[in-house]
Amino acid sequence: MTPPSTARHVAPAAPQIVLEQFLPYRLNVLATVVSNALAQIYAERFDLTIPGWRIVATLGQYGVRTARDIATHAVMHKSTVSRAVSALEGRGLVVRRPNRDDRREEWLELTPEGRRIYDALAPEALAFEDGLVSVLSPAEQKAFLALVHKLEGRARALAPNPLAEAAS
Amino acid sequence: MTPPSTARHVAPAAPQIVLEQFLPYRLNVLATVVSNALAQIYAERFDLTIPGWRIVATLGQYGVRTARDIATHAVMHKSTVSRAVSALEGRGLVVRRPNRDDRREEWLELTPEGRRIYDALAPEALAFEDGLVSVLSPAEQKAFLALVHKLEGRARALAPNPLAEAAS
DNA sequence: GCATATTAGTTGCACGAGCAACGAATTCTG
DNA sequence: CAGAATTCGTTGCTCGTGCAACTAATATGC
Repeated sequence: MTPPSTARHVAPAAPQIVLEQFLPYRLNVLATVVSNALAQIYAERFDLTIPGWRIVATLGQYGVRTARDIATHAVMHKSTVSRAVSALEGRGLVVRRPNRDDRREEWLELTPEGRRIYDALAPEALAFEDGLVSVLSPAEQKAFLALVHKLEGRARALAPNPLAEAAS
Repeated sequence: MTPPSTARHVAPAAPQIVLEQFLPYRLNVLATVVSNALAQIYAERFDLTIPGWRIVATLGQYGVRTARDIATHAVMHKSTVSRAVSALEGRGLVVRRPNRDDRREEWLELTPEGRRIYDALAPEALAFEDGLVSVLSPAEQKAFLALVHKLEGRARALAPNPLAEAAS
């Protein structure tokens, strides 16, 4: 587990990046672990993928949105959203309605069945979040969310990726 | 862009999850945007994948590690690390050395060429991080990192995923 | 000491997801 | 008003990545 003392190449005395403190690395690790833990709820018990879960959650909150709205909001590729919507539609959880004012896009909304799943899922997701942030004081929780928002705005400005260009 | 006023189904008056404040969602969005922005550096200019970049960064800091160490530390699947190591080895950036005390595992380290890439990459990655956190005060930066660590520890405890079980 | 269980790493398989090209609809421009 | 450019969404292609089964090596237990 420890490198041999006879190693000809040793770690530099002053590593240029300390991963334990390198924010992009830490954010990815944290997001991955949190995501995996949360997936236990929506994947195993409701058979939803990450994109599927995000679509259900977005429509659950907003009622009616377009695929583009969801993609922009959640920083997902439009093809990812397209396929996930098709899957949800096939399962009878989402319906499309044409927008007569702009027939390129479609309004998406949950079916009663989709709403039922959302209603069952939401309290559990919130309970999970509560359990997660319970290691922080209320003040810390509030501060953390504010800092996340600040960083997200900054990161979207730095990202040349079209996925990140539009605001939420 | 706004749902029609004649919609038969409207958003509930009190949505159960507010995605703008739902931490797992916000963390994933933030990590994705940051990751995409950082990838501009290591992907386009050094042709590294995310796993490849993580392996180079880990070996750059620690000198010698096993594939398992890297996978655990970065919450990556061992097959992901295995293939990324093979690719880096093929490009002459990483070498393997057998561990005579336990011949199941192998020590990994950067070649001089791999070290050159790390040395070129590290300052740019740190500059990117500086640009990212520049929207926070030094005190906020420190506080944010501490809260990330707290949450990561908690999330790893909540995650039943074997990838997240071991500590860093 | 030998059978069993565990661990490090690899690989076949399948699937999720990004890219790019496309069709359809709308908007911009001169 | 006509042609060019843009936008929404879909789909073929490719590839990264997780899962599970496997080999080889080591640790455990009777």
